[in-house]
Amino acid sequence: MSTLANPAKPIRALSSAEKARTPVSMAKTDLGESVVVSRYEDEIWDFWPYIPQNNARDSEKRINWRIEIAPGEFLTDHQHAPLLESTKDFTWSLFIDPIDGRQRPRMATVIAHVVALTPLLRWMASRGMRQFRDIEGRALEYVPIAKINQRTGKPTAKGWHARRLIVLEELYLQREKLADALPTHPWPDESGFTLSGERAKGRTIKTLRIPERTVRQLAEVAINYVTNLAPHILSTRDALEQAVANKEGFQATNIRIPLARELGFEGSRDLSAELSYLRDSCYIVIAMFSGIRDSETLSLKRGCIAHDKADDGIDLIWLHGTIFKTGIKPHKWLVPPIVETAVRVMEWYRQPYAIQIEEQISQFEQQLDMSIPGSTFHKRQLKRLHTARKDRDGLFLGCAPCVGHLVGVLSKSTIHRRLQNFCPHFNILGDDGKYWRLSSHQFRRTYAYFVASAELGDLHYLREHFGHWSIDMTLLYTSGASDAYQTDTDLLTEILRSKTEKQESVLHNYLMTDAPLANGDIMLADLRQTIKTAKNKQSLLQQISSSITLNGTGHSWCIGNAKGTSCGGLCVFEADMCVDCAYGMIGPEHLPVWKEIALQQQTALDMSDLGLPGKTRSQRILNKALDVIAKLEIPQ
DNA sequence: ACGGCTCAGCACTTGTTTCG
DNA sequence: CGAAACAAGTGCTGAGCCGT
Repeated sequence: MSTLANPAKPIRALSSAEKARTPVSMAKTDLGESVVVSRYEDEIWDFWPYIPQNNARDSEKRINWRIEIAPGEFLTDHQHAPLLESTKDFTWSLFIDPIDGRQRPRMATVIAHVVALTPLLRWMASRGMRQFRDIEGRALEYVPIAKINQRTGKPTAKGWHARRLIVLEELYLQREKLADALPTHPWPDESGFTLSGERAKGRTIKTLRIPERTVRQLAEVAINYVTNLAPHILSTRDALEQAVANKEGFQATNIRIPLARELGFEGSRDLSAELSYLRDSCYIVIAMFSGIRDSETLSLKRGCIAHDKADDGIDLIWLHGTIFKTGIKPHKWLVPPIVETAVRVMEWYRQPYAIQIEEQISQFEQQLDMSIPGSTFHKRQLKRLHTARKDRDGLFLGCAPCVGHLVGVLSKSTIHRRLQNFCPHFNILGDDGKYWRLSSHQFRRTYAYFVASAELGDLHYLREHFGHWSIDMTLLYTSGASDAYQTDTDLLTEILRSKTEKQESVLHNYLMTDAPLANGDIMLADLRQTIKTAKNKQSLLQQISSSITLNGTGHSWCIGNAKGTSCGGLCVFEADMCVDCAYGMIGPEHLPVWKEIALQQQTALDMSDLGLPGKTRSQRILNKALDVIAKLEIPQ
């Protein structure tokens, strides 16, 4: 990766000519030579060499200084030259000479600062201010302006007001490093946060968890594509491709369409739509059953699946990838077999694109050889070469129709749009009866919830896919990997959080209501009473919840195992043990299970060939089950 | 062989989660 | 808790595929 020379002189000490030629971003060629990508004087500061994320687009990796600061007027216009220079100075200073006490920001953050600064520039233009120092004494006028969303005229989203105001404070903090800045604090007795009235407290997680019913529908569709439809769709694609090789125009069309119809599709268009849904399904399966983030999914490469044997001989499947949050680190995730299937399908899916991208790479290499270093063409092809090389092993390859058919890893906005379209197309609904609005991060939360459910033993759906975690994988995760790949401990934290939440809600039902109990009433009676009279019920509930560990057996909740007391977990196999156990709780949610148990034992008893010991056992279990059912069915 | 349509990127903005 | 990083959303564009 490229490095920037740390200038010996601070920005304000540079002459205009010196400053103009200063590189702000650089890249390396194959020969190891550094090539300047952007200079201070450029209209666009392109930071592509510094932002590795595959899921970000080029446009998110650069600053375009041609900001429209008034209708028809741009920051790059001649009359705004001083303001442009001040803005560039400030922006560049944030990176090259960070605010005292702060770490050097990532380039993406620097770009975000410019975004937050834009409304200020517009306001300044509208007031005829040409320099930041003109703001002095008038900063408070800007406060209400900064609260308004420029596009809609409505108040800005939470956090943005503060973010826009904080930029002014930073203009003050950097004052000694800049020729033009805020000489005095914009609001001496306040901070951007207090001014905006947006305290950072009380943050809650907003990303929705996909409801169970919706997950089931989604999983059904996606798994069907990945396991059943994939071979047909992909082999048809390949067959068509082969049949039209070396043919063009209508000749190709005349072959393609009848063949597609012959193979069970409505036409060529239908086939490509199905191909896209197949790709969406792979994305969904991978995200849903591995819990990885969007940026991580899109950075997956071919061959990212590895097998491994646990000590007890269980086959483990690892998904290898990269985590970008706070630096680029190789990571691995434990995944169920369906994820491997989806990766294999994508490896097939990407093959034609892989061939194309290799062709593009050699084309770029040739063009680079023949062009003049430093020319715009040379720069552009250098960038395309770097990008293509980075993407050449990518799993989620696609093709951009409007940029010269460049092949590369799909962007997050494409994935996002495709996900939004997925539920309506397959008629997948949320609990409110409307189409579920799917987005990429929901999968992470949903995954954590389902894994927690699997661990608590009350997972109803998709058990075989989430259950792979239940064999106490926590140990495997934390005891660490021996290879270069780290495990994703954040995901583990997420799962634990989900588990705690679930446990709390289970206890909530037991303690806050008078739901009938078949067992556990003695243990809970006191607690129920305490809770009823407690002032702060919620915090008491949390306190109780954090002091015990629930284990789901399917037919009861067991709080005994963790303490090494009671049955030691045998109740998982011998349901009737829980009925009298001091550490068991049996409530309304277990009623169907107990009915099933009763039915089974009755059937067993009806069979004549059951020996006496067997009969005794069945009778014992049946009696207890009937007892449980009777208690749970008492009208409240 | 031509008009409609689709799909993915671009540009810009807002929103959310996690790090130190 | 503030800063940083990551994610989502939307109008627009246009190349070129698709199918009559």
